[in-house]
Amino acid sequence: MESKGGIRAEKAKETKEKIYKSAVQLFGERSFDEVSVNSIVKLAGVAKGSFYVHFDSKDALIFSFISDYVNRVDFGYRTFIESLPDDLLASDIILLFVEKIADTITEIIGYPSIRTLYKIQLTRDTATKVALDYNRDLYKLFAQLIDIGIDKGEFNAELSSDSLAKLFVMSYRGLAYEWCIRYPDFDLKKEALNHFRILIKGIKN
Amino acid sequence: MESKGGIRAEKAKETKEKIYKSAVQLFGERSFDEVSVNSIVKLAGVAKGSFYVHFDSKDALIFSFISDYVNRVDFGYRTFIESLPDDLLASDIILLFVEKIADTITEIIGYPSIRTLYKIQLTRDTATKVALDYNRDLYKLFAQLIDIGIDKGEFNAELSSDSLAKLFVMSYRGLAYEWCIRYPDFDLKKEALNHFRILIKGIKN
Amino acid sequence: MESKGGIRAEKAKETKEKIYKSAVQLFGERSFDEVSVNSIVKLAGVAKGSFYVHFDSKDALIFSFISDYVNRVDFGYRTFIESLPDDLLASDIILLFVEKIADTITEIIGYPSIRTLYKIQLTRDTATKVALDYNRDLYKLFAQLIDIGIDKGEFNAELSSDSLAKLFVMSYRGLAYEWCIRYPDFDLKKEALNHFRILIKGIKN
Amino acid sequence: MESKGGIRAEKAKETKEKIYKSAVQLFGERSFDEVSVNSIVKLAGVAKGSFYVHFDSKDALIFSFISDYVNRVDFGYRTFIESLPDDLLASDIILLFVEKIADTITEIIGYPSIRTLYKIQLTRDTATKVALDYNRDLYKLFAQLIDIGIDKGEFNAELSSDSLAKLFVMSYRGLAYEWCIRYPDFDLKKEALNHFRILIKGIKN
DNA sequence: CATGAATGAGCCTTCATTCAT
DNA sequence: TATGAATGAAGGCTCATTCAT
Repeated sequence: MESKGGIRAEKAKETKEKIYKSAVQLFGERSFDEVSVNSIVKLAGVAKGSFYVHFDSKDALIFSFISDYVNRVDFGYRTFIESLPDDLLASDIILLFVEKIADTITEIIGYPSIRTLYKIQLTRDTATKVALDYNRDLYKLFAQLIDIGIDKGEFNAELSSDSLAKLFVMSYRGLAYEWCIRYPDFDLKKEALNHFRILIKGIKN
Repeated sequence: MESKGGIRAEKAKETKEKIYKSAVQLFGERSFDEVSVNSIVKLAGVAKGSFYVHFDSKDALIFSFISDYVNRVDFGYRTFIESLPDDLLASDIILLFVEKIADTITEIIGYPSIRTLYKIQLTRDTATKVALDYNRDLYKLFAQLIDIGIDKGEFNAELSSDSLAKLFVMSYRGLAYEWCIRYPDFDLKKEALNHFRILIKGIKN
Repeated sequence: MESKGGIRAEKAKETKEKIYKSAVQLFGERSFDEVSVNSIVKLAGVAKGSFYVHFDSKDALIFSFISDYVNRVDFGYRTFIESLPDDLLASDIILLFVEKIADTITEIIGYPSIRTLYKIQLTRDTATKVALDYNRDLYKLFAQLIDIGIDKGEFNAELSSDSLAKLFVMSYRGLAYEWCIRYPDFDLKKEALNHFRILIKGIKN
Repeated sequence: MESKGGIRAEKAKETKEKIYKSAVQLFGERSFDEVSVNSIVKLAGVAKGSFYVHFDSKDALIFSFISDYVNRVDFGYRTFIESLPDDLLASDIILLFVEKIADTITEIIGYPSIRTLYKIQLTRDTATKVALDYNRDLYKLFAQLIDIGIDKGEFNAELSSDSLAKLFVMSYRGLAYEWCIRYPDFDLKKEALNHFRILIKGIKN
């Protein structure tokens, strides 16, 4: 019997990571459809069969990929929000957050991955709903900020913070989509700020 | 030698149209990737080679398809706007227009086509920029409505009507994208009205 | 426009036949499952894609194969029966027929094909029911012979000629199956004669 | 050093049995080809490697499976025969036995297993001859019954009881094969009785 | 004895495009 | 113009078996 941290298990984990990282690299360059299992294992330097030892299917890998992505990104957002001073206006926090998201999208995630993600959401069924899940942290963060604004009397309460959070996330999704299809002729940060200034003005008291 | 309107040319035109119409039908049911040249010519009842007599490639056909679509839809929008009485508030006209667009998308164009269009925009390069062209009539219509609002003093003039038109179209694109990825659990018309009420409030004097 | 017998059509027919004949050859050596499309096109000397120009699928080819087989064999049986003199006893005709079938199976069709056919019948659904169809000529031939025997008073009429024909064919199927699984240690002709002598005695008046 | 009945050997035996039983279950549901080693070890809850510790190959396992089956079934047959009263006619005993076999096949063994067995006999070489072995108890049972009939003067002695036993078993195999390929549109018990009544009449004095 | 990761050949099928007729 | 046969690379996935631990 072997302990979980044995040499074999270690090697296996390495192999899985080699496959995963190869996939991530390729997904960053081309769409999911355009990345074949063949190309992944070739880049990883393992046999095709090994792919199916570690992943049930290509779709399963894609699901992992997206889940990881969303979780990592959302974690960065939360950290950012929590690092802000308490005495700012809710509207200012939101605008800073809007900038943060733009930076994350354009500089951390990058164009190819975002484009791939937005495309896959229009195609796949189960595998990709992670980014859309209303329980996703991103929704909660927006809702919190809006609640603060409502509490402080900055925003009116015609719509619930939940509804507005959904609306905000959707708006950002629209901006990101536009960025994807107009890339590189679209300044995401600038346009996002423009857009959210109007939205915020639209919900102010 | 045959004149342009000769029997031969006539037949050729018919063949091209048969192919085109078959393609349109199939594009309405499945994505571009999922529609094969085979399926198109089969439905059209012509030989595969005939496809390549009339279209340089599958991509070329897709380009035609999208251009036609956008032009037809925009024509419907313009007709709608021109049919409205003159004495309405700009903001009310915009909201009526927002409803009109929702109806067009959900009932005339339909889910599969929209999803396909939004997906293709993330993929293809040259073929699909028609829908994104800022000269597209849709932008002009929004700009006109906003100009009216500015002239009447309803809206502030912080941003140009051009910029706002772009922002509005982008917002709608975001809504439509959300509709695609949440279909059928998303009421496009309701959400669009919500959204635009806030946007309009955000640019009002 | 090309006539049906044009050079192109001729070539196409040749290609299809090359594929078909290669398949027949391989089916004679190994089971359907064991014969891959790859091996067929390789033997035929054509591209893999060409296979699918002429056959919808591997299963479709198998269906053709079996249909052709059954029809050809049954035609031979009918010819044989019709060539016999009229004045023989029904029981003797049946025994001659039993010999004829044994010869056909062992010498014309051959062990590999029969084994393949009997195996496929246990596996496939739609593709292989040709050989089992009660309308198959073989059933009719047996029924005719039995009817003659009944008319002449040789056989009793406890069971209908239809039922007995089914029983006889089934018995032969059993013999052929036994031949397959005991090959080469089973003398089909001898055993078949033994068997049918008993069956005939069992239905005699 | 451990004795044969040691804990280690015990565990090993358990593992082997777990694998075997899982295989049996799966063989009852699908054909041998369709049951993969993977599926067996998964159901057994052991590692793939363990399979090859206890069985030389997939084929070796199949051989065990069939041997066991045949032996168990034949034991049931013998028990049945021995439980019958002595004063019955041989022909009646045979018909009762024919019914018993039909029940065993349709209700105890079941369609998938029989189909699998009959298929495998057409495929494998060494592994499956158990069911065909003329020393198999089933042959002996039939021969005994026929001998009784001959002794009592019920049956003629044109063919030896051995030959007739072979013929009877083969006939039943034909019936069972027909049942397999016509399932569920074939009443095995009824057809078997029909068939054997004729055969018995064919060997009666 | 037990493990399970690794292998890689093999499976059937789809596809956009070409070109001789 | 029109035809449709021919191409062959590429697709995702399964499989029985091996072997280092």
